[in-house]
Amino acid sequence: MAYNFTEIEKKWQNKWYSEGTFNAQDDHSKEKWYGLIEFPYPSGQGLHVGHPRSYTALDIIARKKRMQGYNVLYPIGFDAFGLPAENYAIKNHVHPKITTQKNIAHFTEQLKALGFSFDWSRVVDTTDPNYYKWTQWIFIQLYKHGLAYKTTMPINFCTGCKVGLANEEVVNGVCERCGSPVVQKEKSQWMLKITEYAQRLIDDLDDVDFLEKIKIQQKNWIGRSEGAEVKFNIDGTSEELIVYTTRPDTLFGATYMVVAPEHLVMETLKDKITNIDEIKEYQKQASLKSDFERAELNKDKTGVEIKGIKAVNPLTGSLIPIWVSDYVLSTYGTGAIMAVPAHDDRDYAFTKKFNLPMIQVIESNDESCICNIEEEPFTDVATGKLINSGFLTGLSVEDAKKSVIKHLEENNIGTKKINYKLRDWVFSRQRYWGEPIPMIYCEDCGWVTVPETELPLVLPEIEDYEPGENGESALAKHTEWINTKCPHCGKDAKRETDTMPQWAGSSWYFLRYMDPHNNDALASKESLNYWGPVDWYNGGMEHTTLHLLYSRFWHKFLYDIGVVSTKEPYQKRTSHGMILGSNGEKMSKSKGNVINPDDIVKDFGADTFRVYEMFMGPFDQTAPWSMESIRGCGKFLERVWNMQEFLVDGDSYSSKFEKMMHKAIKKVTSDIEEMKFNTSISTFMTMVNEFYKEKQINKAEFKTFIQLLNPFAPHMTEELNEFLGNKETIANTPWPTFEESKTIDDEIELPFQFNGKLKATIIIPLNSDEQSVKDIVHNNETVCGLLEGKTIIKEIYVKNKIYNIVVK
RNA sequence: GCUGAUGUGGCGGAAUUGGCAGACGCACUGGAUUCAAAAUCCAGCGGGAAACCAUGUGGGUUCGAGUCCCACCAUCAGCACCA
Repeated sequence: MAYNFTEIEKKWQNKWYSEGTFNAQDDHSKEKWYGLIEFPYPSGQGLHVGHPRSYTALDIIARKKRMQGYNVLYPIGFDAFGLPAENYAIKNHVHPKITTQKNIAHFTEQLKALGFSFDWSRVVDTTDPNYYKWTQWIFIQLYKHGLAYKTTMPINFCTGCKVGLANEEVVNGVCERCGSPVVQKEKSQWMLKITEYAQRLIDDLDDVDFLEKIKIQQKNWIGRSEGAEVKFNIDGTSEELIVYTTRPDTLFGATYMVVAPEHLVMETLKDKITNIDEIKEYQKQASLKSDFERAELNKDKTGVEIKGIKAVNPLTGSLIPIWVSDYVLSTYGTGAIMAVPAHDDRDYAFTKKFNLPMIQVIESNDESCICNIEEEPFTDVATGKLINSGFLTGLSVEDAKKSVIKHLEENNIGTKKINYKLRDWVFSRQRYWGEPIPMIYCEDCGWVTVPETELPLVLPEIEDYEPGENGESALAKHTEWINTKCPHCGKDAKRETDTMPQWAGSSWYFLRYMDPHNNDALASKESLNYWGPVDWYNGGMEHTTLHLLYSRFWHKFLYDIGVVSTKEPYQKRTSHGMILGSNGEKMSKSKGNVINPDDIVKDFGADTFRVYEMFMGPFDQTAPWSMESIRGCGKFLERVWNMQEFLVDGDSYSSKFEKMMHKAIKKVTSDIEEMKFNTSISTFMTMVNEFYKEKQINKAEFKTFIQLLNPFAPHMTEELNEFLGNKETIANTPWPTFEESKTIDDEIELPFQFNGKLKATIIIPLNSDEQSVKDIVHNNETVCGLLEGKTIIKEIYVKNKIYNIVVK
């Protein structure tokens, strides 16, 4: 009897989704489990085969948790604001709202065809005013707490299209669409003070269960460093240059200084600078370069000495030159550095190019080190010892740091300082398809928030989505929308025309799932307390820095103002590997290696698709697609289906299969928890092979088998469950349990080694003591043969593992 | 350049974390079934005649190394001078 997956899968999907089989229950007395996947952006291309990898993995875990008795929340939604919909609208004159609705409908259909156990009654759509009402509400709270502010920031500006561009749209310094050069244009933008949370974003990682590489990446991104700020006086003036350094111990070796091209000192002291024209020219060149070009062209260092002024080394009192160079960034530290060429790679390269002086102040403790600073800088902190450094001479690097900071602070020439690479979050977009920022500008009152009672501030439906003049948002053209009254004083005022970035809606969506239809709050206090935090969040590594950090930041803020009750939003975070094309390259239209999930479902069925994606390799690693392998997974499921043919009665496991059943339950239960889905599936395959060998499986064994397999292949197992005469849906049956004692074999095959090389295996009872094994070994024929004429030096027995004889 | 990951049969990958390398699947080969083919079922499948040799390469530790240590090579991903 052939398995008709098309018909059977449809049958169960209709039943599940019409009856709400997987909807989370409102019963807050039960123990909860909240599993989360990153909600998709509903692109016009439809679902990618990469999406189901993550969704199936957590679907398996969610289904198992349900069977284990948890009240499970496994929701789905759509992150639907964003550039592609807007660009499509500009090109084809279809409102983004329409394409978004269409794409969401298509995604929904595709997701349902894969049989995920999502709670479809809680779907969230970030473009729905009932949703973004609360995104706007959070922004207002951030503003009220001083965490949102306006400042001038450069944007990428296309000189052809006259619009602001995302980094992604700038390719090799030119606009992706029209090819015109992209320049940096200063614009007043809304910013969020994520830097205020930098330390807490590091510290609280200790309390959560994220993959170690994810924690490392978050920490590196935040980039905390400890060092000192040091004041250098500029000779003959009352001005000073303040630098940040992580190596204050090398201060005696500072032979010159470098400032960023944007540094103000060149403006302040322009009258004293003798080569001001040359400096101005260098600044001009630097400003023309985009960030991209600076990065590209930085292989070779450039710079100009600022003549006419000199700085004073605060410890040695010697006069040192000041240079300007774009290898120093205005956005990090103070925009000025002290250069210690003997002990820093970049300063060293700059020194070699411009032939500047160098003083060695650290040498190695390690006698064997042939360290010659004429050939390369010495940067090893661990073995370093101070030389040529006055009161620091002889100290280790660590001690010298402490000592010099103490000296700097006592003499008021510097302080200890902690710096972060993390920068504040640029929150404005000059775009139409995003949440309007709920702010009003009044000539008299300044920036005023839209009253909370007037939320949502609905995005007006317009026809012309093209950005306005000078890179303004398309909204800037709609004076009827912009012009309003100041909520404070009632005078004429104007609305903010920038919109929020796509990151906004995705920074809190997991909270909305807890209570998605609430009109009075982003979610009720009660549901937030019950469902929070997310127990397990899986997503791509590409989101471990920005999205993960932004949403942790918002959550911490919401914690501070009493909205949520936990410091961290996600208890556990894992990530999945990418699915590549069958040629081992990233799937892309241009390479012609894209696999369409619809075709796979049509040809093989959803269960085969799911099993294949879980079987293809370790979950957290990239894996290439293979049409041959997926066929094998289909064959496996056919074999499962055909086991009906040799089904016999039986209320308990037969003695032949009892051990196998208990072992399998144990293995699959722990494998799922560890995301080792591929080895679970090979366990299933081995079991099927065993049943085929005996041409027999009894009802008890079959029941357990399909329960274990159900999270992986839910449709076929439901059908088989019905075939077994069970009325209740398998998803509501309790997860099989095992007895530890029945997973252990009484006898084991002990490997026997001779000088560390395997020579035989011997059957012994489990947990045999050394003497009894020794007796068996020495009576073994093979062993006796090997021992002939040899002297035994040593015998090693590791219980249940190995027996090794070393001879001469 | 820096950081992180990976490297095991023809291919995707297992290996209780230092104890029988190659589970399971794909591909391939042979057999059964069939008028025939497909499908299905059964068997074989790292190399070598064998002793033995094999987990990117070269060393090391150990009774014993895919697993630990040192050096190197290759591939992939991310970052871009972070003082």
